[in-house]
Amino acid sequence: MDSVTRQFYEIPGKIITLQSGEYLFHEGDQAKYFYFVRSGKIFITKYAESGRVLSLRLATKSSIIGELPLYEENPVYIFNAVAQVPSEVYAIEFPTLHSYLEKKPSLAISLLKIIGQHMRKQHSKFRDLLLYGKKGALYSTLIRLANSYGEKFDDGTLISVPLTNQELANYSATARESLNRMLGELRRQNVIEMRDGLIFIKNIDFLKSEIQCENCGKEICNIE
Amino acid sequence: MDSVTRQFYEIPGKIITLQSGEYLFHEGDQAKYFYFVRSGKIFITKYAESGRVLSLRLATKSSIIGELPLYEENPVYIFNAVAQVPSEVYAIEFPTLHSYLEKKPSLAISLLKIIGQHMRKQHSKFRDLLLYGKKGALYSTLIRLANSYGEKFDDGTLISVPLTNQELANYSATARESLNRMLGELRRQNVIEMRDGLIFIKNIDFLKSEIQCENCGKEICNIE
DNA sequence: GTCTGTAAGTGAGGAATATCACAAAAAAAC
DNA sequence: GTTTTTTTGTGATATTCCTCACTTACAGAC
Repeated sequence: MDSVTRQFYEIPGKIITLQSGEYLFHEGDQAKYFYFVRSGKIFITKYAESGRVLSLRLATKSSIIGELPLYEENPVYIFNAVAQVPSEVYAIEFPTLHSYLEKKPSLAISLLKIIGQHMRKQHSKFRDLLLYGKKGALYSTLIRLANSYGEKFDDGTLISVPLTNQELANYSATARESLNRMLGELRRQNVIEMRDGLIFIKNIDFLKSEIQCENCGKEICNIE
Repeated sequence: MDSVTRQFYEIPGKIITLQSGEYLFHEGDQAKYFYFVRSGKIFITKYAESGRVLSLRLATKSSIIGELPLYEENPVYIFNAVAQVPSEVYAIEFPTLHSYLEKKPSLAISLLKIIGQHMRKQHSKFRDLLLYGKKGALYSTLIRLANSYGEKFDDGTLISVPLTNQELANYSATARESLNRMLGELRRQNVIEMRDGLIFIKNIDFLKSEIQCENCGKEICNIE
């Protein structure tokens, strides 16, 4: 357990268990808790009225969730958090966290670092999407997935998370059909292949060069 | 002077004066300072190799700038900061800020609040762009400009910042011609009009409804 | 005033992406 | 193993947006 993780567990809170598909919170819900993921995988998403879904993160062990409304007067979650697999989170009430942050500067600084990193992740994704279109969004997502959940092999990296085309499309705000065609093109270009329903990246450098990857490091370029 | 502003000025630093068009820093520069804007207006932008420019913020009095690399081992600015009009900033060296943050929890909490707000701004813009396309990006930018630099009149809101079509296009990662056409359409729809080269918004509710604005409040929905 | 440079506006064509409508394949349920 | 449901793949077409090429309008220099 790293020192930051320990810092959070020293704060009184409770453990919440989630089953696959179960929601931790919905957007619009009153926000009471700050969450720290103990195990599992949790989708962070946002819904459009049109029915489209925008996926933002796939949080895992040691990720923080629900931190955004921390200092709002009328805190409300702006995203949905739903377990992809059975998961456990540690829930800390906002007032409790507030008082610990006031007492322990090192905790506040840890949180500053984490939120600063989130900010950088968000910015780099913003860049990829705005400057390189839907392909940029997909390539960026694949690279991030590989950094977060990739298993290295001699000939490439296996993204060990099973995702449907629709789920992957949600990360790029792309139509499923468009995403499918882009994946097909990558397959034909010998950049990726499917292995047991998972995406295996054979040429990640291609993806990186297409979006002029700035090699910002795995602590930034991930999907957590 | 509000209490947060005072907190920053208590930290030793220096005042830097910028002329119109002068850069405070370029992306890729080694990052040494955290900046607090005293006066003026400062564009925060990012360049693509293709030559395209992505504008992210138009910072003004009391905005913080250059905070992202604060806790990195090898800190580098990831954006450009360039003065739109003559401006003054207060520059604090990272190590100095670090030591103050460690000593004063209230300062760390203030910074947490500010960065949390930046995060929310970024997310809401992300949403507007991804879910509502280029029009979403433009409408979002216009609403934010109105919230930050709008002068209220009986019949609408005047965006008091002179921006060229190109500059406005950069905020939406749009081609200048496309932006021009979108503005023309808004003019024909009687949503905006030009007054002395500035944009006057006659029907901001139209813009808000088109992007299903969540009315997140001016402290979030702004361009600072 | 004229000249000159910058910004705004616009048409035409093309690339990227979405939408609709299915068929094929795979996975899950029974 | 069969049925049912979900997921994937693909063509046709529509829409959005970009690029190129150019004209017009405006502002500052001389």
